[in-house]
Amino acid sequence: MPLPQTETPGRLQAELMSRGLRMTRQRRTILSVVETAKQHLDASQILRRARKIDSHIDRVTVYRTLNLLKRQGLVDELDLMHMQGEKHYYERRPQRDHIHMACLRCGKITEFESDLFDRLKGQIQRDCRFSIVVSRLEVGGYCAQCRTTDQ
Amino acid sequence: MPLPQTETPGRLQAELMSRGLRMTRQRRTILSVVETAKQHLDASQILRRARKIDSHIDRVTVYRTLNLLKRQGLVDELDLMHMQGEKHYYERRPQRDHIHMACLRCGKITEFESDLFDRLKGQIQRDCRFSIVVSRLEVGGYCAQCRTTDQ
DNA sequence: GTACAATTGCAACTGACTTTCATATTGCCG
DNA sequence: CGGCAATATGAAAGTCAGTTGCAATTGTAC
Repeated sequence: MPLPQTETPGRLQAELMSRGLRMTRQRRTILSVVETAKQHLDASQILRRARKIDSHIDRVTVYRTLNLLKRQGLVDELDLMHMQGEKHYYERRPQRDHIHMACLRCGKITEFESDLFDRLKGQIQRDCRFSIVVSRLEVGGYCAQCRTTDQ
Repeated sequence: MPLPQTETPGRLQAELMSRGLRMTRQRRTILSVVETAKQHLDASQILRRARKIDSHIDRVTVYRTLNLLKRQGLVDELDLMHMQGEKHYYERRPQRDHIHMACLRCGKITEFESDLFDRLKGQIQRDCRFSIVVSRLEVGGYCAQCRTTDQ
């Protein structure tokens, strides 16, 4: 479940500022939470962590900041097959897209990069003359452990 | 009131009955709506159409029936990149999975089947030893028209 | 036909997210 | 350094999709 976090800290902040967006205390806090997350977090988890750093952050500000990051293409929104309710999860947009696999039994989320996935997206762009902005491949099923374990 | 498609029960109805599930008036109606849909419908659209056939169907019954169909693997739930709010869309599960492309400008949804997609899923099952139950590849971007048209 | 578990409808509830609007803050200008 | 317009924030209320509890009804097996 650990994410490949090969990013420099403060990168999100630098990116936002270079685009002429205002850097507030709250945004800095939320950005640092998103940036240092070792797993996929939903909005309320991000809020909780942000409040540990700065207790006066509102829920609304978290939602607004996540929307901003989404619009800027700096984070991706995931559904993770709606395993727990309808919440969304967020992760920094990686250099290379990956697939999310959600185990329907243990709930584990696994990521997988694949050359075939990259080629498939290339095919879509070419054959459908469709210019891809964002893509999401989520798979639900049973992980190696769960499909070989009883009960 | 007798229902329209009683003489030739649709595949969904036959499938549910063969699995020993009860066939109620309401389910028959909802099934026929899902079965004859020419586009992706959300729960409230399904309700509205079901009520045209049988005005006494409750919203809750639609949700419960859709959940049943999902659990039985007879319909797939789509997000279509959350183009309009957080609603979900439904479609009968096809023989062969396809990709959904959502144009971020005109909102058009296009479907695309691809051998590469099938191979990618095979790779996931093999390389990750992950047994796929359901998969969803959604792509947001710009369709051929929208990316070549001004404004 | 009867029994009885499954299904339905209603109303109230939940949870995630958004809007409104008055107040506060930021980044820029001189 | 202020001044200040544009932007962001927080609190409360609102929206929207979907769910739950429960009494009444219905489908199916006998």
